[in-house]
Amino acid sequence: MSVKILVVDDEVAICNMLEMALINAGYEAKSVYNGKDVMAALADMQPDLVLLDWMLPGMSGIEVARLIKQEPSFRELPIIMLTARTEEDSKVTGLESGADDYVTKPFSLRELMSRIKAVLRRRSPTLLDQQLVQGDLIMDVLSQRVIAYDREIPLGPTEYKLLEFFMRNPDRVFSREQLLNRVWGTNVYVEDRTVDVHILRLRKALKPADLSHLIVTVRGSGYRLAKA
Amino acid sequence: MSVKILVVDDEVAICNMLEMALINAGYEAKSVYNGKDVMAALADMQPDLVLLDWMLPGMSGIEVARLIKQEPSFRELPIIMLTARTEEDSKVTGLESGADDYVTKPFSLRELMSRIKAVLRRRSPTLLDQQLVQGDLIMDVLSQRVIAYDREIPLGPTEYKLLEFFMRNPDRVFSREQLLNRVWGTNVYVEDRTVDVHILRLRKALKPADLSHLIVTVRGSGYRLAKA
DNA sequence: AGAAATATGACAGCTATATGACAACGCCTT
DNA sequence: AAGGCGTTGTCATATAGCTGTCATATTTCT
Repeated sequence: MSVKILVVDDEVAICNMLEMALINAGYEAKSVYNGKDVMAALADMQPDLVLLDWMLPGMSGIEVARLIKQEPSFRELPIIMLTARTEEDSKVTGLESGADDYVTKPFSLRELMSRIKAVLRRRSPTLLDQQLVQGDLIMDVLSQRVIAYDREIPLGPTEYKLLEFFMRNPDRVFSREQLLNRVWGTNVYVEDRTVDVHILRLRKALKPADLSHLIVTVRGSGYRLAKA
Repeated sequence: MSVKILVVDDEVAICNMLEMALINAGYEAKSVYNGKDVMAALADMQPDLVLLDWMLPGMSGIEVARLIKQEPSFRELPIIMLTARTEEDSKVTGLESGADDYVTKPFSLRELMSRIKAVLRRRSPTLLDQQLVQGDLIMDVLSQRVIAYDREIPLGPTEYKLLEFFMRNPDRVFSREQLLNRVWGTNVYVEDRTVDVHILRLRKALKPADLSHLIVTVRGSGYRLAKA
């Protein structure tokens, strides 16, 4: 579960391009193509940042920004405005309406990426250079490595995601179905029992550090990560 | 034993979507696709809330709601109506027929979820609690653990469910039959005496914490949890 | 004491989970 | 394009843990 970014732009091509670039940069990305789907998407995806086009059919980017900031639970959500205008006044309006930064089209991906990083660093520093710590386990999200007692624990991609999810939700029991939804992603059809196997693999990987007991089976319910 | 929600909608896709979202939110979810299966599903699953589509093939949602409310044991069961109509009169009819709330399609998942929470909070506040406390006993529902004096008390699945039920209904006496119905679930055919055995096991588990006296035998009636 | 209800220990069957093996797949490198 | 490497999902099988029932002991009430 990495940093999630919601793209709001009516041009599908741009959305696709951005999505690809963002995913490439290690983010999780999703797009909506008009203002009225934004709130639903926010609730659904719970993004950590929004890229918001200035010009949207039906509802302007500013209106959308205001709408977002109006919702208490999203007041803190950082917004970066994308706009074709270069006029000073639009910049002012944009920032006034609650945007955290402002990128003019055409922009270089490089610039966009660094602005995203800057905004994230300013608004939610923990997301970027976050180290997840549970007891003796340290997960470095940026380098995607897991360390215990100064030794790296090699993990396959799925085991890594599984452990990350557990470390972000320690001590709570999750059913196999919940794990499939939240680690594998929705609309993935996989056997429930597959979770068992990956739990096994995760435990095996943790074994050399003698930490396999951290993954606790809750019979009849699922699994949880033992809190330190 | 988490919060259980029954979805009644003839569109399988919507049911699946809802189920997934609900499970993701930590509920237990199940769907039926027409009105005539509802009563059986109620008896089988004993849900804590019903999401009921207004338009159903054969039997309207209102009829189903009436049917549910007509059954004494389900009179208290909260119902949220899902409907495409926005007219005021349908809302009135819906609420008159016994629905507790009313969500118009298309709805955002976020809205639906918050309405579910609201209804649950209103109708069965204890269900939402994440920590149940009775005297020195603490039950953490999310991690499915029971703690007394900083020490974890290991419980088997049935003992856990049994204790959870008692902690949600403290000080009240339940007959063996009632316990079987509410802890084991209906249409489970089990000997009455089996309850005794699980009470014994629960007491044994509580013994190390010297709390086995919390489970009180009410001769001729059943058992109850001693209030702190 | 005698009857009725409950407590307790043992156990056989069953269910859920753990584990090892494997074939398919995707991704490099060649 | 082919071959190698690591990863993934599924299955079959092994294990472990739980469940319900019974027989018997103990308690409680009349």
